[in-house]
This record gives sequence, structure tokens and C-alpha cells, in this order.
Amino acid sequence: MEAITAMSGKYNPRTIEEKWQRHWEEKQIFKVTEDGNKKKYYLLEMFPYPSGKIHMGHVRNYTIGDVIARYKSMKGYNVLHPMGWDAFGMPAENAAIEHGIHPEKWTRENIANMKKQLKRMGFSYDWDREVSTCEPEYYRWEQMFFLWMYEKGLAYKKTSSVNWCFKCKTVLANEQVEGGLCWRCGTEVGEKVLDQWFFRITAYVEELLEYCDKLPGWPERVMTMQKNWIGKSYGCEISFPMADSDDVIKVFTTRQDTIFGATFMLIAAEHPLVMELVTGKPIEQEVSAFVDKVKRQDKMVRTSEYYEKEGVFLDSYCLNPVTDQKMPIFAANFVLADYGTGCVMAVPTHDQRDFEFAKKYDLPLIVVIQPKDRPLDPETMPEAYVEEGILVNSGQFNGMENMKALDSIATYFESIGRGKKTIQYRLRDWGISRQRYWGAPIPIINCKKCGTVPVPEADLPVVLPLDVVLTGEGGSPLAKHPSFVETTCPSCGQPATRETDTMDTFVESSWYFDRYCSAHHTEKPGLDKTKVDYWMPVDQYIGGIEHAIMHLLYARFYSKVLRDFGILSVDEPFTNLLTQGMVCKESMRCPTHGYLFPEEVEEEKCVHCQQPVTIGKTEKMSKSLKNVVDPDYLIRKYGADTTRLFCLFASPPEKDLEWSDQGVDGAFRFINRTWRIIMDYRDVIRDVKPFQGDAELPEDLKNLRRKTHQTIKKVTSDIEDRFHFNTAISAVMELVNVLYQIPKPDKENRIDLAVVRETVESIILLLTPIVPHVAEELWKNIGHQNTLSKISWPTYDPAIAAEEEITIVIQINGKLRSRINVPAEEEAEAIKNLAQADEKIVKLVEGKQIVKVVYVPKKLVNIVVKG
RNA sequence: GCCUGGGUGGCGGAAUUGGUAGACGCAAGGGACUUAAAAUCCCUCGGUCCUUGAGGCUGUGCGGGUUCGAUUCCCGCCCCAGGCACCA
Repeated sequence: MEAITAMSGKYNPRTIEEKWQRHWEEKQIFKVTEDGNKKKYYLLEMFPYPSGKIHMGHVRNYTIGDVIARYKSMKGYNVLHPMGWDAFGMPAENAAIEHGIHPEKWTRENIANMKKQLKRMGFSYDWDREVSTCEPEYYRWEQMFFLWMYEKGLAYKKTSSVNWCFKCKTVLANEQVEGGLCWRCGTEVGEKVLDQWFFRITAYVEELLEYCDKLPGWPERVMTMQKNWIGKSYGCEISFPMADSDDVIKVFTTRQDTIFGATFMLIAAEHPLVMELVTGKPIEQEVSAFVDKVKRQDKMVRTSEYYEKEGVFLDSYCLNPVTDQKMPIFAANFVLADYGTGCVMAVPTHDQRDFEFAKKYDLPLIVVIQPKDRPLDPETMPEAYVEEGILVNSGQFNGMENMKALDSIATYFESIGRGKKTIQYRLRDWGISRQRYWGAPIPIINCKKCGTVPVPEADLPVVLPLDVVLTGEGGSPLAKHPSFVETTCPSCGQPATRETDTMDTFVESSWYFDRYCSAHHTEKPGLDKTKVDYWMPVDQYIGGIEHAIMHLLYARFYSKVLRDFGILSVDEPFTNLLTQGMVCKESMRCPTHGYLFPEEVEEEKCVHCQQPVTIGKTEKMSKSLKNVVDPDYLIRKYGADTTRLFCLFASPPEKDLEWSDQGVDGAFRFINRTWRIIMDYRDVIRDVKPFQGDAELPEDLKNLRRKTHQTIKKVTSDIEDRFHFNTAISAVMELVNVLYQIPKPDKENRIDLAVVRETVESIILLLTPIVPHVAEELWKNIGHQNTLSKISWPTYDPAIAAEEEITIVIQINGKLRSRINVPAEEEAEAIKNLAQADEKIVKLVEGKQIVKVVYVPKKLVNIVVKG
């Protein structure tokens, strides 16, 4: 095989790639163990859901990770780079329902195929640490953690609602609700209240928030999103006395400055207080019908700005605690029961939703905030005034700026005993119950006598039974599996039933990175502390921006829980985070055949009917739009190195990547171009050592040498400081271009060839993390015996990289007018004088007054003139 | 709707801390090589105007502002994307 390559001299990616992949695997190059003598580096990419095939999003994510892993390894770190499978989840169940394949079989086959694809990409994983979350060896520990959380009150049960399809008699995920209708049967979706399990993430809310400012390695925007998601607000809990009893209605508000303008009270329709207030009254029927109607509405829709605000009067009144005015109480569709107290004071003049509601039901308006520039008239105002202003009609607070009065008003409520300052969070506890089959069973037994009883640790794992039939109808499949459900109570020994809910798959992805550190540990607690302490925390985590909030917040929470169990020693799991953008492509659509795959289009015509196709806008690659590119096809046509190179070159990691077929050709061409010039030099530089010392060189070789050192500098900082592989690659492209420019030195000119050798070796080493297969092959071809994987990253000499002459731009009033070349170390005064003496500048400045001369070191001179 | 980002040539992108806008690549055009084509190698390439020059003007979604100087900072607007608690 080598003979063929050598003879034809042609770049043959397939042969080279398969050869080196075999080599890496046989020599176990990427296997790692804990080594106290080396600095560890834990590089983690978000593990994939085994959907069947890897897609370009995976290829991009894992290529970015692989470059960093290989780079750090060349820098001398002991690099842990694992891979596994987020193997539980809904698509497996959907496949079972639609195609009759068992989720386990489907998942295993998908894993096998995707693993093959990942290996073919040449990623440097330590496959010995592979983890698959659907295996009992994995989820048994998760079940144990659940029991420990239950014991500490961190896992608890409460009622909450789910999307419910009355026809299929099953719970639907948000994704399975399309425009308020069930995606399978098309009937209207409603809500159903169930007893469900929750993790008390709110117990850690302050720490989760606090650490948002202690993670400098995370992108600012992710931290901002998490902070906003947690949503800490300082407000006030105010008690509104009922008009005709001693009861009070408590509301939470951050707008206590508007209290004097509160003219009515709103309660979430599904709040239990609603029916309490109307029981026995003539309007009970009417209210009950309204509540049922609201419960059937989608929460997102009914709280949206444009949705009709609706309510029903509850024939009850409370009193405004500062004005003692009677406030009618309504149940409303746009108030949510699970935020705050589920009751809100309505201030129609300064809240748009309340304003619309007041207009519809003819309720009073009192202006309490006046803008500085115009008076507000409650009779004529067309909408609520929500800006800042001066308080009016507000008793002793009149004349204060509303934002500045917030604290005084809260203090006043505390002093009169009708309220208190409170802290409110938007974050809610994490609902982990799923009425689904393909997930980790919750290890709980329900006993008629003893109630909720945890499964004893010794009985773990509660194994998910495999003999089930999935239909997509009639609720949880586990509930219909008698031998799973029927058990005995561990407490009293009487017949009892198992919990049939399974856990949210976000639970598995909240600790898989801990498991990788000791992937096959069979002793309690499933994690080998010495190993976990060596590797954790993850030094660099890489994944899609779409996980910026939920997955990352859950994983942070779970880590803190495990820390408090004494299993982990870190406060935060991920020191540095890189969130990559999505892979996008334009979609193509045929009027008859709908969306088309790229291979169904030839010369902008549909291959089925020859009609011209419509080119749609560029969107995230997805199966439904069929705007996907199959990585297998790319590997077959161009090889893994080209695929990797293109993904990195097309855009920086944090930005979306727009797919372009021509760009792939360009990447392939660059590898070929590099291959050709190095192979062309191979024989003459084979036994030459890279240039060293300070022998005087001819101009073009001196330039080549400078460019080489500049390139090492640029590529190193592009990778090290900001993971901008696109600019790193373009720097290497420039170096290759310069190498093409110089006349080929004579065979006997060993000094000039030594410079070429230094350049060639640098090119290969700089490209190693990016296109590792072709780099290995070229390295070998220029006469090296050792595999590249163990070679150090190249270093540069700042003295050689330094330019001797620099270009100074000359501007007049900020406009580019001329440029001059000066020695790099020229004095500022001398440069300013040279600039003003420049022929073109003299002409342009003539007859004008020079106001000042700005000099930006090593960049430009700006002459400011008047007249 | 709310939260968070983004918008630069025909296209992907570059400009790292307010200092030469368009690096590098793609596409396009031209040349060399070839019987020819492909491949390869070399050159040109934001728009516009004229007096064709080492030329002028203009140009980073739109409208303002700050500054000697703004793709970069500030204010307002438009458009696109991600997330919104059961897709992962």
C-alpha cells in the first residue's frame, strides 16, 4: 500500500486514513490512565443521542474537540478524551411504535453504526471508557443517587400537569403537540394533573447563581442566560385583606411602587382558591366551566401578549391595603398558578395586560406614575404607561421617582404588618417523572399500608424489563407490565406496586462525565474517588449552544448534590465551556415532492419529476427539511481529513456554520496542494536537519523562515487563546503559498534546504491536530520513524518572527492618504516628521492649519487639519 | 411574547484592546502548460466615477450620536437564529 502511494505520489485519503486509524488502535495511542507526573487535561464533548447516524453537527462538535485534545496532548498534557451514548429517550420509543423495532435493539444497532462512523473520522477517543446510559451498570448508580436524594428530601413527589391526549390516552411531550393538537391523531391536547417526582434544584439556587460569576471560562452569554433563567427578583409579598372575612390574599410583586393604583385582583384560573371562593354561590357553575376551559388551553398560548385576556368575576372582594378601596377578584387565563403565589394585584394604568383586562371588564383606572414630559389621563390613555416616572396619587410617596421608592414602600409594608420584603426566583424544581418506557426506572415502591417506600439499595438496579409491547396509546407501558409492577413491600412484606415512571434523560447526562473517569467501576458508589478526583473537573466542555440553559444547569446542580454526598470534590463540573453554533444549509423544495435531499436534485431540478426546485433560506440542518449532508458521503468522496478541515475552516466554532459544497472542494485542494509540495521536496530534504544557527540567508529564504516562525506564533495563539481554527488554517495556507513562491534550492544547497525542512516540518506539525492522518503520512515520508502523536508542538523564536520594516499609514482627518515604510524600531517623533514630509501629504496639507498629529505606535499617523 | 446572540463583497469568512475594511478560501475572469480536456501553476477580482492614477468618491442591516478616527462604543429601529422547563 505504501509502495503504491510512494510510486504514484498521489494523495489517497482512504488508504492513508484507514492505515493510521489501524495504527492508533493497535498501539492504543489514545488510552489514558491517571499519571501524577503529568498535568491532566479533561476534554469533553457532549455525548450524542444514538439516533442512527452521525450528522454534521456531531462531526463539527467532535472535530473541534479532537483538535483541542490532540493539541493539548502535543503540549504535554495527560489528556482524557472519552465518548459515550445518551442512550435513553423518546426517539427509540417512537421507532418502536412506528416500525415495530424494540428500543433496545434499535439503540444498540444505532450505537454500533455511529461508533464505526466516529472511528472512521479518526477521533482520538479512549474507547475503553465508553459509557452507554441505557445499561443497568450505568443507571443502577443513578437509581442509588435517587434514593439518597429521596432520603435528604431532594427528591420528592407533588402533583403537576402534563400534556394529555384524550384519544391516545397518553402523555405527550411538548414536541408532540403541534399547534395544540396531538401529532399522532390530530385531536386537541389538554392537561392532566398527575403525581410526579421532582428534584429540589431550588435548594441550590443561591449557589447556582453565585457561581455564575465564578466561572470565568464560560461564555458571558451562557452565564447571562442562566442568571435570567434562575431569575432572582427582589420584591414584596403583600397581604390583601378580604372585604368580608379575616382571610387575606397574598401576592408577590416587584412593582410595589404601583400599589396605590391596584384596583382589582387576579387569580390564576387553575388556582384552588378560585373554586373555594365561589363554592355555593350562584356563579359556581359558570366559574367552573371557565376554569375547565382555561385548563385545556396551552400555557404558552394563553399567556402570550396577543391572546385574548379573559376572566370571570368571583363575586368576592378584597381591600387595597394602602387605600382600603374595594377590589373585585377575578379568575384570569393569563395568570400562572405556579409563579409567585398564583395571585397578582392588577394595576391597569401601568401594566398592559391589566390595562386590556380593565378595558374589557370596565374596571377603574388610577394613574400613579406620571411621565416627566406629559400628563396621563386615565380616561383617554390608549395603553398602559410602563416607563419610569414620578409617583402621584400615592399618599406620602408622592413626588418620588418610582424606581427609588421601591425600597421605601416595601419597608412601609413591613412597618404596618401588611407585607414583607421577599426574594423570588423564576427557577422551578426539576420535574423528572416521565410516563415512558425507555428510561431509567425510578426505584420506588408504593405500598397501600406503608405509602412511598424506597427500593432497598441491595435490590438495585431496578432493571427495565425488555418484554414490552409499545403502541403509543394508553399511557405508560411499564404500568401494563404486571411482573414489573407487582412486587412486595420491602417494609411490611405485603403485596405492593412499583413506581412506573422513568427518569428524565437529563438525569443521565448530568453525571456521565463523572462516570467516564472510572467507567467500569462496579463498587458503590459507582465512581472511584481517586480517579474522579484526578480527572475532575472537566477542563474544557464543548457542545451546542442549544444546551446553554437546561442541560448545563442540571449538570451543575447534580454535581453539587454528588459533592454533598461526598462523592465528588468539585463545586462545578466544567471549568471552561465552548458553545458551538449550528450547522446550517439551504433547503430545496419540489412543488410535487416537497422537501428534497441534496441527492434528489440535479441541475436545480427534481430527479423524480424534472420540475425546477425552489431554493429556500438557510436553516439548521434537520431531517424534516432534508437539508442534510451525510458525513459518510463526504468521507467516501474526500476522506475524514478533508471533512475535518472544512468544518474547522468554514467558520469559528461559536458561530453557525453554513454548509457549502464548493468549500469542501477547496479544503480537499489545500490538502492536495500541501501534499504535492512536500512530496516534491521529500527526496532532497529527507536527510537534512531543520535549519538552526544564524548563517546569513538569501532574502527569500530569510522571508520564508520569518513567515514560518510567524505562522507558528499565529496558529498557537489562535488555538490556545480562542479556538479560532479557521484563522489558524488560513495562516498555514499562507505559509504553504510562500513555500510555493520560493525557487526550489539546489540539491547540494543544504543550508537553503534546511530552511525548507524547518518550514515543511512546521507545516506538518501545525496541521497534525486538524488533519492527523495526512500529517502522519507526510511525517513518515520526510524520513521520521516515530508516530506524530508523541511529538511536541513546535515553538517559535520571536526574534526570527519579528519584522524588520513596518508600514505606517498616514491619514488626514481620519482618511487614508498615504503610507510609508519605516524600520520597525523607528522613534515616534521621526515617524511623525516623515509622515508630514511625505510628498502626497505635503500637497494635501498645503494652505491648511494643522490642528494636531495623532500617532498610534506601529500603526498610523493621523494629521488633523482645518480650513 | 420573554431571555440570549447575530447581520461585513457574488458566497463562507478576516480585521484579537477604537486605528490600513475585505486576510484565507470558494465562485468568476484571464494567462501558462497540453494535440485537447481535466488537473496543476501564475495573475485579476466590493461598488462607482473620471482626467485610467501609487486617482476621486462611496461602502460593514437601517437611522442618529460620541471620537482626530467607529465593522468595533452609545441610543432607536428592522431582519435572522437559539432557548423558553416532557426533543436531545
